[in-house]
Amino acid sequence: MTRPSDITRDRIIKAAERLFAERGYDATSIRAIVAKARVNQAAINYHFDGKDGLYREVLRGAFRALTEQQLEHADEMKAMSREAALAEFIRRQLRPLLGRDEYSRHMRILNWETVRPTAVFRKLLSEEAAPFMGLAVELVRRFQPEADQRTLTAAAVWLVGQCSVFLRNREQLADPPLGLVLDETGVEWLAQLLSRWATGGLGRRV
Amino acid sequence: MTRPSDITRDRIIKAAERLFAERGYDATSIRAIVAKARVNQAAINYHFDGKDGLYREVLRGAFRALTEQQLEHADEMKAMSREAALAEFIRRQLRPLLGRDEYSRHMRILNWETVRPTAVFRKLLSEEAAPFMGLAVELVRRFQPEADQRTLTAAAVWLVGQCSVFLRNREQLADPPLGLVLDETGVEWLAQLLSRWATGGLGRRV
DNA sequence: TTCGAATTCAAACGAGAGTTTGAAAAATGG
DNA sequence: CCATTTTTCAAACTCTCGTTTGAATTCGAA
Repeated sequence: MTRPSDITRDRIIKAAERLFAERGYDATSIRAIVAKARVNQAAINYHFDGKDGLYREVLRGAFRALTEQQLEHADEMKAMSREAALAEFIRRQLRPLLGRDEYSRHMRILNWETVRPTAVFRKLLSEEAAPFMGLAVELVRRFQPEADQRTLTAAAVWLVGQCSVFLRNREQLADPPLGLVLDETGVEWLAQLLSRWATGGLGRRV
Repeated sequence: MTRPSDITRDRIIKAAERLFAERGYDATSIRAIVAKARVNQAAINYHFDGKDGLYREVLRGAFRALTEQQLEHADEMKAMSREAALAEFIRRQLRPLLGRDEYSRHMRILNWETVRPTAVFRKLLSEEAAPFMGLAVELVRRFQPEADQRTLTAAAVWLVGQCSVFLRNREQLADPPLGLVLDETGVEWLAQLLSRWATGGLGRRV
């Protein structure tokens, strides 16, 4: 394997993943991608059938990697107490605040999608989001075992929303007038805070 | 007043407000605005010095209207119990889910900004967000009177985040596999749910 | 080595964006 | 009513975008 053409393909994917994660789909131009990947502009159309096709590929990769990683830890979380499992879930959700690793980029790409969902994403979501959200639903079910499905779904979304607001607005939160800086220790502090609040909220029975 | 040229100006503002709220800044073209407003394309540059200037004006209007409306109710909320005030705050945050009125549009415009903040917005935010967030901070302070400023800020953001995730992802939540439809009764149900969870979370002392 | 297919490349294309232009029209104030 | 300013208008301009083109090059198997 690793034919020469695969190298080009790979360079494009890697560059595109970084740029899409950083700026989103619309604000990332093909010219920026090929400049970063150091390949010819037409290569994107040749290998991926256009910008959409490339994006679909990046999106699939991010989605697959994330669901795999989440499902890996599903078993571990089952063995923990519900409070510890919740704390771990929140910590993982906040992880993109910490670094620029692959995991963070994948989360960031999916975060962009919740802003202005592309047709590609909507399809992907309806097909493969079930196990992802299912994890969150199972988690909140341990706090509210008698709740109906609709309530559990809302609770799962609620849980994700508490975290994503900090992901999405990180830079603005750091500016005045709020001045909420989320560096490494700040993220850990926040994770514990959110865990406590979420536990408190779900802890009381309906 | 109401000089003829003000009519053009007003038509542009109204049309732009609707389109910006619906699609966001990038996806709204000048040609779409002038078509809806039934004015000449150059009018935007004449009256507002370009698309940016028009957007600044719309943003200012939305921001001012919202903060005024929120601050109007600040006194009422002070008279309520902390639980009732929290519930009312959440209900107001979720209100854009209900209709297409002016208030909903303003919220929607600011929501777009949390996605990809323009320079205009960052400045506006740093200048005028203080009273807005201050309201939320005061609200959570009633639950956690001994907490420090940093914790209160995080709590206020946390509170807003719980609501905005439902605003932002409304359409996707309604689709399979979640199927969480937020019609009029659904919003009321959700508001009560969120109130209960938020109260529970903040209720416990740090 | 050689020939056909796969891949790379520079250049140009067409569509859509925001902005500018300069003349025409309307409104304003003396 | 006239002179001047303000406002409107259609058209063109410039820039960037994603895509296409067709030749040149490289690759891979016979």
